[in-house]
Amino acid sequence: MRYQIVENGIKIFDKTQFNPQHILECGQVFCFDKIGEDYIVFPQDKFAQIIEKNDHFLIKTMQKEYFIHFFDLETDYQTIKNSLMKFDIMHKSIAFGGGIRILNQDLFEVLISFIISANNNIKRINVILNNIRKALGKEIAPGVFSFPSYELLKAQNEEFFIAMGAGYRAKYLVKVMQQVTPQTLQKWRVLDGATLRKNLISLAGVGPKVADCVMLFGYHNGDSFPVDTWIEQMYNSAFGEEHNREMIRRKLVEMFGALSGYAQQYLFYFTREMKNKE
DNA sequence: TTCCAGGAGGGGG
DNA sequence: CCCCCTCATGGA
Repeated sequence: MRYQIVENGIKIFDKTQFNPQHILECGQVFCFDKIGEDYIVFPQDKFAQIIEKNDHFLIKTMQKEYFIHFFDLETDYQTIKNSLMKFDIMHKSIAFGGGIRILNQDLFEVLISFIISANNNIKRINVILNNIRKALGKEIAPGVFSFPSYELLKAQNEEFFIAMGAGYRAKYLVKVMQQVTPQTLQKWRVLDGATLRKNLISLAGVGPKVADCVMLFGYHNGDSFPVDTWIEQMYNSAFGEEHNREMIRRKLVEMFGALSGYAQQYLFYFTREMKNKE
């Protein structure tokens, strides 16, 4: 995709392939906020502000190379959308959220974030993660705190994560710090999908759905299809069936193949936004 | 008051 | 193996 590096950031001219609202609010990421008409994004200890101009978006940042990769700017999403448009079920979702891109997020941050996401709602997931950032992170912009280091998180006990609002997931967080390091997660990049998924599910607080989220949003594994309560409702209503989540996942991966994860994000965003507007 | 939110762990059959 | 229950928390 075409982008231009300028001295204060990155310019993107094709607004049909890049829409910060779609990208950030489609459920894949929690380290962002809307400030007036702009969005700010703060993965790990990085920071960017996204400003809409007349004929382009400006990603205002000092960490240009980081955010080129973060926003997956080298990938052509028009090709992906064209392939997915041959499925009728995708038409409305792509028309609605056509500016979605799958981010390249930090593995450890994604793992922790989605352990907290289990049986939770998005608003409160954000509250918990912001509590953790504020308690342990560094202030990287006025009022904005970085995601804490692994070492700092590992030093916390269950009471700390309960105080952050994590509830019964606090014990999972304490345990998973003992089970895996960011370095281990990096080494797992070379594994095949089945082995990687099995390894992730062996971690505390990680079941099939969270594993699929980590694989898609962290490892950028396109043939992962996270099936949550929204996708489950959408599927059973669209096809008039009552399948369990594992069956739904198999059928959707069979349908979309290597583009499963992309399809999932368009469908999830559309389904959830429609429901929220009622 | 009960139900639900980007589910997972654990026990019993 | 599958089925069922429980697990904090806060909003509707």
